[in-house]
Amino acid sequence: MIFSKSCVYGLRASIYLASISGDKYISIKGLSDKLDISFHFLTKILQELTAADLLESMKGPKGGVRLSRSGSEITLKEVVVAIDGPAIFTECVLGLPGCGSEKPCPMHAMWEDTRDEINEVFMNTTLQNMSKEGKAKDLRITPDGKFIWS
Amino acid sequence: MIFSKSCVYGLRASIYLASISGDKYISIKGLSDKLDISFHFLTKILQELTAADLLESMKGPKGGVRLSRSGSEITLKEVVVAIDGPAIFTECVLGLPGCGSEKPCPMHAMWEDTRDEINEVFMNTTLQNMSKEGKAKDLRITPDGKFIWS
DNA sequence: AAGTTTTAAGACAATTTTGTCTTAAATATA
DNA sequence: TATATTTAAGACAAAATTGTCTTAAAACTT
Repeated sequence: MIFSKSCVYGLRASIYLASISGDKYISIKGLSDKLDISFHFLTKILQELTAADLLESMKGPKGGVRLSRSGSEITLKEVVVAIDGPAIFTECVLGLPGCGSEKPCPMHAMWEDTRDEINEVFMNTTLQNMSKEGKAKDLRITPDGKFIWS
Repeated sequence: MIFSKSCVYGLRASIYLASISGDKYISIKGLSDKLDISFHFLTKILQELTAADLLESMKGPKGGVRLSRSGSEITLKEVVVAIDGPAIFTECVLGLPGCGSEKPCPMHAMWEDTRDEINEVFMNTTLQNMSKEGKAKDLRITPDGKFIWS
C-alpha cells in the first residue's frame, strides 16, 4: 500500500465529510459506523487532521467534527501530508538519506517524473472533487460498498 | 515510503549484482558489507528473490548469489513483485477490497493513470539500466554514498 | 445544578515489519 | 576424511503500526 491505513481512513472520512452540506458537526461515532472504521482509532486520526487545521471539532451533544474550510479548498495532498507526512511527494524511492541532485541514486531520475505526477494529481484534486464524484455516481467508500451517500 | 525496507534492500542488492560482470557467485556477506545492510536480514530477502527465480544461490566457499538471467532481462517490477507483491501495480489507493471498474472508489480514476505510469516505468526499466547508469555516473547506492562501483 | 453526550488524551494490547542470533545443510579445500 | 566457508531455515527480539479500552474535559439538555 502506498499510504498507511491511518492515511486511507483519514482520506475516506474527509471525503465523506466533504459530501455533507451545511456547517453541522458530524459525530465521529456516526462516521466510524458509516465507514466501518474502529471508532477510537478513527478518533485519533481525525485528531491529527484537527491539529493540522483541516478539521474543526466540538465536544458535547451536537458535537463532532467538520471541515475547517470548504471541501473545494482542501486538497487530497493536504490530508496525506497531515497523516503520512510529505515523504511520498518529496523523497526518492530508495529512501537513501542523502539522495538528491548532487549525488542521486540510479532510480532518482526515473522516479522523479512519476513522483511529480503523483504530487500534481494530489495537489490538484480536492475533497469536493472526490465527494461530488462519489455522490453523483454512488461510488464505493466502504469495503462492502453498502455506504449510502446522504 | 512507497516500498517496504525489504523491497528497497532487494532492489539495491539486485542493482549491485547487475553491475558485476561474469558468472561468479557473490557472497551475501560481501553484499551486506558493501551495501551496509544487516547480513541476516539481507539473506532472508535474497532468499525470496532466489525463490522467485530471479537469483541463483550456491553454498560453500566460492558460494553466494548471482542473477539467474542477464540484468538486461530482469525488470525492477519483477524484483518489487517478488518482495512486496503486485499490489502497488494493480490495487487502488484506498485499498478497498471490491474496488474495481464495477463499483470503484472516488479516487479510482485519478489513480489509475498514475498507477499505470508507475507500472510502465518499473516494467520498462531493467537492473542493467540502473547498474550501468550507477556505474557510469558513480551514483549513490548506500546511505553514506561511499560505495565504490567495481 | 446534575446528568448526558461527545471529543481529548493516554495507557495498553495485537499485529506486522524489521532485525538478530543459532543451528543445520551443502560445497569447497586441504 | 576432516575442516572451513557459505547459504537455508527458523527461533527469537525490537520497533512500528494498528487497534482497544479507560478516564478526563468540554458542551449541551433537563
